[in-house]
Amino acid sequence: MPPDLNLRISPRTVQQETVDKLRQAIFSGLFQPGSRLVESQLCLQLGVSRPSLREALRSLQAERLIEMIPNRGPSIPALSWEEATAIYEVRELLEVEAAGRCASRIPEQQVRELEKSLSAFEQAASSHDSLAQVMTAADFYSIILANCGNPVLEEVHRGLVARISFFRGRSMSLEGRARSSLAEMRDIFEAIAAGDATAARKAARRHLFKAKAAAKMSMDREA
Amino acid sequence: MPPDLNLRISPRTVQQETVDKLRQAIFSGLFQPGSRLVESQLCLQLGVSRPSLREALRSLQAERLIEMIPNRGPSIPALSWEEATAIYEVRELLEVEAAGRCASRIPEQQVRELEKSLSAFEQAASSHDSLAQVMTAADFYSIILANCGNPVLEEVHRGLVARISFFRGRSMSLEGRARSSLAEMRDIFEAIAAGDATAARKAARRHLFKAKAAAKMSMDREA
DNA sequence: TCAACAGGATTGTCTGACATTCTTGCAATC
DNA sequence: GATTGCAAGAATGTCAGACAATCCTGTTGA
Repeated sequence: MPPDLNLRISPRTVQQETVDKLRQAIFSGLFQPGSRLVESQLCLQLGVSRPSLREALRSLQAERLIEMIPNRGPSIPALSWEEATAIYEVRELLEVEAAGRCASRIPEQQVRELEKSLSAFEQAASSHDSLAQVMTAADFYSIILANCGNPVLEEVHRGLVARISFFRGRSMSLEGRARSSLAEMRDIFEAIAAGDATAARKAARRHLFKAKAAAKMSMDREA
Repeated sequence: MPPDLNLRISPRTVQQETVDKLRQAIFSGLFQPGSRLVESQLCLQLGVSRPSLREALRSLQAERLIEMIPNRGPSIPALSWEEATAIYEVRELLEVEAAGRCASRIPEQQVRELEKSLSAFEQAASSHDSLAQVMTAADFYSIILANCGNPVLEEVHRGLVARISFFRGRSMSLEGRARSSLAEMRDIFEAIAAGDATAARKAARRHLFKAKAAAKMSMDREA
């Protein structure tokens, strides 16, 4: 028997469901940044008791998806551009490394998966559904991260991306951003498929640089 | 008035105290890796109610300092060497970057603080108090991370270091490790004080490489 | 020897309660 | 008119107690 085969079935608990539902709600932009979350309302909407809800909120707080100020309760953090920049910088560090590692170790079968997700993004890019664009782009990246050979790298990256999910929809809806994004992602894919780690790193860096610029542009326009 | 001056006083809540106490207990090695934490016992020991304790546990779970399996409750994760390696790798990525940035932007006053903490480590290294060694070494690094100009980098790094705190005491108590650690840290300090980012990165990389090797050695000996 | 089972221990979850703190609107004062 | 002070209402922080579902363990029976 494989030694570390984890067959434990995990019954889904109320708290897990609650965390997932809330996380999804945050990603989809249901709550405005800066808005406060009232516990009693959330209890009613989610159909859970206050202790269960509060446990879920603590989890999200530790993930930095919500803020909790004593005696003021939970709220959606309004990310400043400085904070977003800090996140983009660390994300670049991780993503570039992941792309490089991925290029030299990804199995053939996963390359095909990556190609499939690139096609999915291509299709989304030609539509005007910016939510679908964000989702498929996220899929593309999660395949790269899943094949970088370091689960911690993947996990930290996921946490960071979650925190800037608000920006991604914005910048993707900029005129022409989806198309140029597609070109950049195709470069990354080509490099990984060719097993060229150096090129993959370079392409990932360029992509992130442009994504950051697009995010800044969309933010400035907003303000 | 400075725009982002955060004057809000934060009353310490029971949940914060609980998280801090538990975190400290984990760091100091009070709980054996793999051991289970029984809620009712912790409630008695900490003097808090079960809902408050469970909120605190959820926070620690999200930080990966404890594991929670449904219907089995919380436990201290027993880190495998593979997981530890993954953490060390990401830590290297972050730490090297931080050292480089720090070298080119740290203010003079903080250089003196860094020097002070290096002296503190020197003193601890000449003793045989491995806990003091770990603490002072952590201080040294936290000054570097605090001056790298990226709070997210600092925050992610802190989370990772916390997860391998168990190893640090071990490896530091290896014969001669503290002394060679001191030499490596002095190299980092010299490079930062001289404002040489390239040298700082190289020194940080070398230090982490050796720390990882020491951790592996101490683990192998244990097993 | 091994499988089934019963009992206790532990967790997951809820209800209800109350003190403390924050918010907000209104009145009073300068 | 602007500011201060205050009081009511809302929301949070925290606790106690309860009960069902699940896990663990030792015993019984084949």
